Formats: sequence, C-alpha cells, structure tokens
Amino acid sequence: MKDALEKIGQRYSRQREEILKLVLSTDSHPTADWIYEHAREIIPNISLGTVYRNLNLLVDERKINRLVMDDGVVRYDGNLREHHHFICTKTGKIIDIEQPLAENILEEFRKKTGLNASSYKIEFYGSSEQPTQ
Amino acid sequence: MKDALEKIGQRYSRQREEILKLVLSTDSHPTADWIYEHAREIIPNISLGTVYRNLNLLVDERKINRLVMDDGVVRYDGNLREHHHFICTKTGKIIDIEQPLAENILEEFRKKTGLNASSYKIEFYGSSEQPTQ
DNA sequence: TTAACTGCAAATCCTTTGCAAATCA
DNA sequence: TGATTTGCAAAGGATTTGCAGTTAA
Repeated sequence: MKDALEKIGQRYSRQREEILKLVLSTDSHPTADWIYEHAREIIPNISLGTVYRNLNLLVDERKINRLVMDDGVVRYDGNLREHHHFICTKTGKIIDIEQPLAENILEEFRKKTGLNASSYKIEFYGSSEQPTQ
Repeated sequence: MKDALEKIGQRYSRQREEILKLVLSTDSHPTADWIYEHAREIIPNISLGTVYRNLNLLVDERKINRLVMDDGVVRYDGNLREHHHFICTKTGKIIDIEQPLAENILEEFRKKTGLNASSYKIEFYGSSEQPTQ
C-alpha cells in the first residue's frame, strides 16, 4: 500500500496513509472530526492535530478537496473528478453530480460580463427525499 | 430613517439601524469585523456581540445575506436581487454579477439527474485585473 | 543520523452567550 | 413599567501551533 501512494509530503507516514484512505473510502464528504474518530479505530492514539495537518497537506497537494458549506462546516471530498454538488435542504446530505451541466457557461459569462473567469462552481439545493405516495 | 426601516426584530435600535445601513451602503461584501470597525466610528461604544447579534437577526429576517467564502471567511451582502458572484483569485474581491446566466439550468439539472433541485448558486473565479499592455 | 512527522497541550480566531444595566414602546 | 436590546466579559468550537519525542529514509 505504501507503493500505491504516490509521494505525498516529504516522507511516508501511517497516519497520513490512513487519513487519505478514509477520505477516499467514502462519498459522504466527511468532516475533520469524522475522519479523526474513524482513524482512531485503526490508530488509537492518533491526534486531532495530526489529522488537521495531514488534511491540509493532502489539500495542498491536490489529493483531496476541501469544501466549505454555507453553514460554515468544513468537509473533505476525495472525488477529484469534475463535479457539482446537490445539497439536500432537509438532511444536509451532499450528493456528487457528475453529469456535465451548462457546458458553455464560462463562455456565456465572459461574453455577458467581459470578465475573465477561468473556473466556476455550481451548487444545487433541494430535497432529495421522494414525496410520500 | 426609523420609519424607512420596515420592522426588524421586536423594536427599533440605533445599533441595528446603523449596522443595516453599513451593509446596504457598500458592495464590498464586508465581514463582521469591518462592520464593527465602521459602526464604531458612529457609535463608539457599540460592542462586537451586538454586531453579531444584529447581523444574525438581519439574515434571519432576510434583510441581508450571509456568504461563506471558500477560505472560510464569512461576509455579508446587502444585495437581495438574484445574482452570482465573481471572485478574483488575485485580490479576493467579490463582484456581483446580475446578468442572467444558464437560465434553464434547474430544468437541465432535473432532467439529467432526476433530483428535485429548487435553487442553485454559481460562483465564478478568475483574475479581474487586465493583463498589462 | 537527521529532518520530517507525531502527540500533546496551549494558543488563536471567530462567534455565541449569560448577565446586569439601559432603552424602546 | 416591562420586555427587548445592549455592553461587557467569559465561554465555546474549530483549527493551528510550539515543542519534545518518535520515526522514515
């Protein structure tokens, strides 16, 4: 498994490997605290500081993404493919949307505003629950 | 001016009026601290707690909007018209974009994903500075 | 061997809260 | 007058940091 990890940081650490594995293992967009609690099941004396330091490093080296939600909660996302998010307004659940949408929006933006946007982000909100029938 | 304010909260307060005026007076998407510093120029003994309490009230009563930026900084926006944001990746400056863009994106979203989104948010990123000529 | 990394605890930053005093209605 | 709002200071929650010990290379 050490070999499957491309080089991250200056050298290998078990803590870093475990933290990355955890973020990659789920599509639940976990918080630092969730990652800490789960990492502790495998490395019981891992510290929260180490979790934060490694999450920052993994974000800096673009192995994972940091999301800041509208409620201020910070979450981490192991899905590096380009995608949008659907945020359920009832449960807070975040669903990855990998379908391409509004494909020429950057061009439309530049044309209409004259500003030079190079990237964009779209979030959708609504209820993911089916109405009772 | 007391009359120009629709009813906000249970009763009038000078602190609340000043805080709302400040947020409405600028398109700079100020932080709580900026609002505090500027409110102090008019009401020198206003407290930061009062600023936070009133900003929360104004957001709850939909007189202003709260923005949470990707760097975690919380900002306030007095522009209640529907608009997008362009965030300059060099200066951090946030520019309101009032042009309609991707107008049928919700329909496209529902059609492609089957999920029932009722709203969405788009942010654009890039440099707002002109290349030197 | 030694620089990177860790655990721990303290520090920091931003925001909220409890309380007694002030104030709007 | 009485309930809302305030100023102040303390508390809270999330994240960062300093440091001495540990570990990968």
